[in-house]
Amino acid sequence: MPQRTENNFWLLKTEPTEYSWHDLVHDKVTSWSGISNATALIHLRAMKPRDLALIYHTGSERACVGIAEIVKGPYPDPRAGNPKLVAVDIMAKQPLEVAVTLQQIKADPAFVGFDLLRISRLSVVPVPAEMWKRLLTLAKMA
DNA sequence: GCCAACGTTGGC
DNA sequence: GCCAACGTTGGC
Repeated sequence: MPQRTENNFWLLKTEPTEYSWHDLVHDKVTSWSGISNATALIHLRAMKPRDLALIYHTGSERACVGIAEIVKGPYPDPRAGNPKLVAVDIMAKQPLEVAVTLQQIKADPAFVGFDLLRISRLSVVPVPAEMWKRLLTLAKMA
């Protein structure tokens, strides 16, 4: 019997001076690896192919800039000895028409309780469907 | 198993 | 440059 599996939505933080959305567009697909935080790993392990993820730039930018798709994984991080350390492959899907800034997100009542605001250090953040929809609206994608 | 000290992340 | 929040480490 076919199993009904809903896609989930995520937000992946990256420091753009280290690896940016532009780098992902150039690479097309990259392995999102090297995550060691326990909570972030729980989220990584919950990902599945076809899930979507916003790429968020930390540092001086502090904005969501593009949409990526999970295309493989989770699988054990090949650079780590511990099989609990997992990675996924993501593919650049499309840039946001307009970047959505952290300031906008903080100011918008739709994002009350959002882990991005609640747990500021978390680098892999689940995005509830209604918040995802709102983010796309703010990004002029809807 | 507790907790103080320290390190890291990321916003301000 | 600073600091808040949180995780990790190691002594006890």
